[in-house]
Amino acid sequence: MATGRRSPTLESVAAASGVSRQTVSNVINAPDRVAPPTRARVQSAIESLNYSPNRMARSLRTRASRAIGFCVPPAVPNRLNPVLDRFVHAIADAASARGFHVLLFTAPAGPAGLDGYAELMAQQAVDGFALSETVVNDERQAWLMERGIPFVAFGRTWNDDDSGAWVDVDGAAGVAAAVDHVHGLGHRRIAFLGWPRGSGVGDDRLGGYLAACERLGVPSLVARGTESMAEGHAMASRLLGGPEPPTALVCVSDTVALGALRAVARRNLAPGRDVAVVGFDDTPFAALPGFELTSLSQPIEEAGRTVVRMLLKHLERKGSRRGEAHEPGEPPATNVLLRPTLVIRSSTDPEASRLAR
Amino acid sequence: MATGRRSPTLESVAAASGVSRQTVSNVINAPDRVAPPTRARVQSAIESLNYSPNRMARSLRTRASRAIGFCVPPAVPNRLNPVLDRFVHAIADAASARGFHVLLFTAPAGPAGLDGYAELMAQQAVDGFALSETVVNDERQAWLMERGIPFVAFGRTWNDDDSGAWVDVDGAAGVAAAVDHVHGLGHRRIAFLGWPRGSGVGDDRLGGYLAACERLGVPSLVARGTESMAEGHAMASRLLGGPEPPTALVCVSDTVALGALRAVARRNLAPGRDVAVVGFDDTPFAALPGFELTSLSQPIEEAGRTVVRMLLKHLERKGSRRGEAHEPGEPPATNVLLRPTLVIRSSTDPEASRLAR
DNA sequence: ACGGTTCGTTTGATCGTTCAACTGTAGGTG
DNA sequence: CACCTACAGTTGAACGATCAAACGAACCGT
Repeated sequence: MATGRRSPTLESVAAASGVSRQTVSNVINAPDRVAPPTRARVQSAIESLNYSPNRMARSLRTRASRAIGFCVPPAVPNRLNPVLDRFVHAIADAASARGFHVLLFTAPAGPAGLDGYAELMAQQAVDGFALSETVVNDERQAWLMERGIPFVAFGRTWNDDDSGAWVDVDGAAGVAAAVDHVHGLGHRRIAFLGWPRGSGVGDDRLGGYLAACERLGVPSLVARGTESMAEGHAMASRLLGGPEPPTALVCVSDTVALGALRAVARRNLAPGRDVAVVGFDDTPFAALPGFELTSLSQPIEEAGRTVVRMLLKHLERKGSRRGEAHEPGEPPATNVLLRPTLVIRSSTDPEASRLAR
Repeated sequence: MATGRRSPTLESVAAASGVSRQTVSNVINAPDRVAPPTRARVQSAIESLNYSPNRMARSLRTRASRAIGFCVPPAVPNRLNPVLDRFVHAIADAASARGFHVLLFTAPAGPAGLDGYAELMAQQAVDGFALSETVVNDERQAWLMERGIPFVAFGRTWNDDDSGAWVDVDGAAGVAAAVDHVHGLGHRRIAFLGWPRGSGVGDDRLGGYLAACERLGVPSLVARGTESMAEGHAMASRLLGGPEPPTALVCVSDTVALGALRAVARRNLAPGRDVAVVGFDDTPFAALPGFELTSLSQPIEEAGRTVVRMLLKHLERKGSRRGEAHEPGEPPATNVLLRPTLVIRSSTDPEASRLAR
């Protein structure tokens, strides 16, 4: 039985079109070097044989795997990650548009997991990495940098020495826009429900709140708690029971905001009418009827595309070895800050839901 | 400048330990063929040089990429996919434990996306595929089967001709367990809030409900609506306003169940006390205070591990070409049904939350 | 002493592609 | 006419691993 006919190779395409290997290779990689008639002949042979080049052979020769490594962070039970699957989809999409693949792998957190990155490079399985979920004092950036391993992070380098390229969402600007929004609706006592000190993301968002309050000349009022609905509820209850209760609650996340919403409802106050509540992330259930939570939507897809674009640009530059330098100057901006957009729903503006539909 | 020292190769390890290429290769792939003293010498050379084999070269020679392709389904806006990131993490984890990688790619839905699968095989970029989100009349299975491309699906083949291996969660058994649970709590009028006819997953879950009702000798009462909180709310309101209102609502998903919960609350009935509500998926917010939704938790991680295990077994069998057949009989069970577990919270049993903590 | 088997190791060929150097032809320039 | 350049295409070598066959030595039984 003639099981498993092999895929066509350069050689078979060459034979079919009466030219040599290299000419077929040129048709694929540098079509302008081949005379148009020949090119057409080879092209049709490629199509009729349904040829596509063997990636392994190509990578072996060129020392480039045309793949990007991405370490999937462990799924934390009972905490939804509103970002991950969108980001993963975005980088996979952007990569394939440029002929790259995304290689997934898992690694233990902390320094123990770093070997995984090095091994993939040593195996020539990937050309570089996309990082996500960067934290304060993340070891990965410096470690990769030292070894000259290309990478781009989704999430700032929160360390002092900001080394390495990153793309991030401007949480401060987002929260400031939220404060402006509720201020514009007439609110003057605007509180911020945040995370404990020391998380890069949380401090960034808090910073935007403080700056906006100062700019608008309204007092600031900050509560802190962990990322949970229960804490959101507790923080909101405490503030609403205080002497001069806030009329707007700007929250560091949708989860916290949902807790706050429940606290508002429990006091028989109408969200949006009596107390405005704003979340962050625009998670799927922010839009659910019954919540209708105004929230900041992160441009995750754009972030993914940008990460890939920057990484590939970096790889190109590395790839061109000999000859004069690619660009005389230093590399262009290695950091990109994207602005989240405020999605207004009835938790701040009861008119909003009617208008949206 | 001596930039970019190359990674060590078999040859360099061989030179360092005074043996030939092939011996080093044997130390890695078939250590028992090498005399212990030699093996030790080579091993130490491998470690001191920090050698790891070039995957591309190996794949080129062996015609096996040791990678599994996975097509990331597009993220549907405003609908959370409680399964995807857990599943992706699980397959990546299980694959790396066996020296395999997971290669992500995206493809348009429907027949247009099939080329992507074929191309990856032609490029020798992957050895096979893990599928997810199988639907009724999914073209992919038959198409891959025809071409002899190895795959295992997470999700049944809902077509008539059940071709191809799959792993799935037994939705019928899960829902039946939920019905048993509320029946055991004394409920006799138990309704099912389901999806429109024709979705494989939805019909499976409904089937479990009907079977359990018949077995227990209680009447069945079915409502159907699309996957949304609003529809869940509508269905529950309709039933609760009927002549003989149910006292238990078993729902096809957590989203529908959340709508039902709100409908219960709006009628000033206490969930768990007056009306029991059960969801499906055990999404993160089922556990949130304020919902405390009893739900069926899918063993996604186990499903991912099983998919990978079955796929690799299939690949091994394919890989061993010559010689007598690997196993004389037909392949063992190509389908695996995993049972979801019922997580009991106060939406059915008010005591539950106290006990759990 | 001889052929046979086993064990440990080496050697040459090969996977499919790209790189670098080369060949031959045509056209332009002094 | 000699020379240089540009163009179109070919050829051998290389990337780093594994496969298949061969090798020498030791051991064995007759």
